Amino acid sequence: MPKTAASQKSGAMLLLDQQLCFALYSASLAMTRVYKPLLDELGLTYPQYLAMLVLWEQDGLSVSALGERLYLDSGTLTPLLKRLESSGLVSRIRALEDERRVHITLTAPGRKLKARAAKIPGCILSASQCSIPELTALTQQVQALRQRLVA
Amino acid sequence: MPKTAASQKSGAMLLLDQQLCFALYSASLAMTRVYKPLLDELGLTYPQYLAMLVLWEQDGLSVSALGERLYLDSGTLTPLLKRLESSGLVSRIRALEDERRVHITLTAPGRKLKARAAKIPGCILSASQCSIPELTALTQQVQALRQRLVA
DNA sequence: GGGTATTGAATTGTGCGCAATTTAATTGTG
DNA sequence: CACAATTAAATTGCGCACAATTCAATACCC
Repeated sequence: MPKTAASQKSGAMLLLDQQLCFALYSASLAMTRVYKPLLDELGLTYPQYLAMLVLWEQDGLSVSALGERLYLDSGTLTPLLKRLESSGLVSRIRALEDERRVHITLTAPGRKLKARAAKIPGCILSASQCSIPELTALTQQVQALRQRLVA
Repeated sequence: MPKTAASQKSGAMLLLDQQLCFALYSASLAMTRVYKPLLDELGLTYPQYLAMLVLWEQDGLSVSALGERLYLDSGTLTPLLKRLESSGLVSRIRALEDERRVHITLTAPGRKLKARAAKIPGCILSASQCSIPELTALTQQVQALRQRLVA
């Protein structure tokens, strides 16, 4: 029995959708693997590095503010931030004006680490073997997709 | 003291939102969240769903062959496949000709589940709010990036 | 054939992600 | 003021990812 046009189309759609999701999933994991040796030198994991990126931009954020930037919740961030604290890179201080909030502040070693991290983006760029415009365009497309998904 | 062009450039590169890696990371997690309610109905997690997709295409693969398709190793797959086995969807059978290998075979319920999974791609496609050509182009670019990263 | 090297899974331990719940602090309402 | 509702973190439990190690089976080499 020949397939109907509809079932073929849904079969093709099936493949396409799977390909994009799997492409994102596997590319993201591949990216993390490329970061690994670079971040090992700094004693950071990739999610910890992301948290440090945010804090290098804007210090003293609350856990939930950090979570909004990273699209992560307290169940993920609390233990991660405790590990950064025990590494001596951040302090976790309960806000005086609202003791439910915990503000994350860089320590001196945490601020100093930024300089050592400065070479990482260049390494990743060369590993990706992308031109800058290509990279910029792809980043914007993936960001746009994410925005549609979280909406 | 004014910043040099070089330090400004590397500082800008450390901005979270400019990073392709974070876009991929957060988009991939966002994608998984969209899948979650759909996969809950099937009793699968997203990585388990990926394994089932491969098996629906080609049944009876070894653990390592599955790992090559999914870019995952035995440390991830062995427990995942054991959970699929205890869900009754696959059998794990040691090969007679080489008893180091374990072949993963769909059970009747495992094969039947494919029909129930058929509606998922359409749901994801509509959640992504992408046109088909847009999706195709994006998928190819992300796949190409992954290939350059794993090389 | 015997000993070594290699291979394929499994195991162990760490760190995410995230749902669900808990705890504590604050806000809002009568 | 009392008290319910809301909010912010923390906690608990499960399932990945992955490095490192272990174990068993096979392949290789003399």
